[in-house]
Formats: sequence, structure tokens, C-alpha cells
Amino acid sequence: MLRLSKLTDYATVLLAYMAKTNSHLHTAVELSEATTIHVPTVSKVLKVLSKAGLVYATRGSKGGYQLAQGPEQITVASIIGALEGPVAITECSSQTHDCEQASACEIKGNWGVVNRAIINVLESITLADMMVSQQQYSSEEIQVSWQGLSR
Amino acid sequence: MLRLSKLTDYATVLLAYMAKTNSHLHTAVELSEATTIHVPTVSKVLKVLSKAGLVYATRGSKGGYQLAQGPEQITVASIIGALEGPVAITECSSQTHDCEQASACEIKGNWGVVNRAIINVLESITLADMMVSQQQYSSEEIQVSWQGLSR
DNA sequence: TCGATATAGGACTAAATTAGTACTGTATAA
DNA sequence: TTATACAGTACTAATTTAGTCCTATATCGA
Ligand code: FES
Ligand code: FES
Repeated sequence: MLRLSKLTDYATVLLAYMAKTNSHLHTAVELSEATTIHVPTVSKVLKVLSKAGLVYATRGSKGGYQLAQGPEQITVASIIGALEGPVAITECSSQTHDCEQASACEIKGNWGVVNRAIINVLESITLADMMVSQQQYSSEEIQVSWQGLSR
Repeated sequence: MLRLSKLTDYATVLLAYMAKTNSHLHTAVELSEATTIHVPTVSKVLKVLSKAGLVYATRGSKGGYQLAQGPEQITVASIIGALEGPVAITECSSQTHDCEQASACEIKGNWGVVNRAIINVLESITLADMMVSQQQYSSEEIQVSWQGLSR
């Protein structure tokens, strides 16, 4: 299925909301109400995003979170990286890892190539791109839409 | 991490071996010995590949498996699809699904665009591409290598 | 300075998914 | 008929993910 974790999805929704309304600091409670994600989960996600440097956190009363960079600077790859670590579609796709099958393997190194191709896609899409309104679409229209996003 | 299941990795290794040595039918035991993947697992994977039509199976003595299509016709997307179902990086990325946050969501439809972009990559890479020998590489070299593979 | 507010960090439990194995049934060749 | 090899399915164990909670720390304002 090649699925992202729910937390990564939550993170993207939360960041998009913050990007849209960046006039003030956002508390975890406010973000929860805006997105319908439960408070403990919002809190968990934002702690991770803060540690990764994607949001800036202020403690105490009048505190809250704000984006640390503009929506054009935050890539989908960086959001995934913050929540799940670097993209690695198989154990074998990072350069440093030695795979079990070692010398016998017919496809050695090729997962790395596929992985890099996917990372390139994910690095080319920013939070700003994720906020453009999408209509109902057919497969072909997605293709067109994507052409517009890619650089 | 955006990870594929191990079974998908196994499937690709097995198909690559079959592609390289397509002179005869391959039994599960032979494939196990060639790849070091345990027999029950080889068997499980091949049953799935057979059902998906990627390999053709012959029962009985002198039986075994062979590729149902040429290595150039089998895409990485089709291998993933056979083992894990269609690629869907989030619950929200398939057109038909209604997401929880519904109307409030700032990024509605955009996971679908990202998903389609990734599918395009995976559909453009074939089993034949996965069999080209890869040297040790730097990030830039991967980029070059990938340019060569893409169409 | 005290108390209210809000995040930081970590631990913990429950749920879901994945991996691996085993068993019974069916087809084929000699 | 017998040995071989795949088909289908069920089951268990292992791993990962999601969700919650508790304690500590920082900040503001009365
Ligand atoms: S899958 Fe790891 S070396 Fe082939
Ligand atoms: S994440 Fe599903 S509608 Fe926004």
C-alpha cells in the first residue's frame, strides 16, 4: 500500500491550518478545535514538529506554536522526515545498509534508485502546494495538476 | 518511513531471479535456494503473484513457476499492487474515500495529487530496469542513474 | 512571588498490521 | 497409483503504530 502514518497526515493538516491563519500563535487546543484531531494527539505531533524545527514553540500563557518557515519552504519530504524519519521504501534502499541476500541479489542497488526518485517527488512538493484547492478530478486531470506543481 | 512490506521486496527479488534464468520452470524450492528466502515464504509470495497474473504456475511433477510477461512489461507498481493492493499513501489519497475532517480540511484532494505522482514513478520502472547493475553511488549519481531509467 | 497557562519529555497501553508457518486440497506426470 | 508441486486458507507470533497520560519546565500577569 505504501502508506504514510496517520501522524504524518495529521501533521500536514495542522501545518496547513497554521499556514492559512498565521496571524497569531496557535495553542494545541485551538488547533484541535480547528481540525477535530484530539488534543493529546495534536500535542504529540507538534512536539515532534517543534523538535524537527518545522514549527517554533512558545511556552507559558500567551504561548503556542507558529510555523518556523514559510509554506513554500516546508516540503512534504521534511514533514515525513520529522514524523517517520527519512524515506526508505525498503530496508535495502539506503546506501549504508547491507542486505541479507548480499551477493546473490539480482536487484542490488536498484531500490536505492527507486527510493531516490520518490524522494525527489516529495521534496518538490511544499506545504504551499498542498494548500491549493483541488476539485473533483479524473486520473488525467491529476496528471495535469501535478505537472503544474512540479518544477 | 514510507516503507514497502518485506513480502513485496521478496517478490521483486524472486521475479528478478526468474527473469534472469527464464529457460525453465522454477519450483519454490529452487527459488528458495537461489534467494535464501525460506520455502514457506517463497511459496506464499508466489501464490499471490500467480493470482495477480504476474507469473504462470504449473502444478504437478515437472511443474513450477515462470514469468507471465516479459521483464519490460512488469512494472514495480504492478508488483506492489499484487502484494499490497493499489498504492495509497494516505487514507485520503484515493478519490472515492471520504475523510474524517471533511469540509474543514485545508489540504483536501492534495494527497491524491501526491499519490498520483508517486504512482507515475512506480509505473515507469519495470522489472528489467530493476535488474541493471548498480555500482556504489553518491546522491548525484543516483539522480543521473534515475534520469536514465525514466521515460 | 504565586498561580494559571502552555509546551517538553517520556512512559505506557491498546490496536492494528505484518511476517511467518502449517495444514488440507487439487492438479499433473510417469 | 504415487510422488511432486502448486492453491487456498487459517492461525500465531512479532512488530509497528496510535492514542493516552503523567510529571517537569517555562512564561506571563496579577
Ligand atoms: S533486496 Fe537487498 S541486496 Fe537485494
Ligand atoms: S486529510 Fe482527508 S480531507 Fe484532509
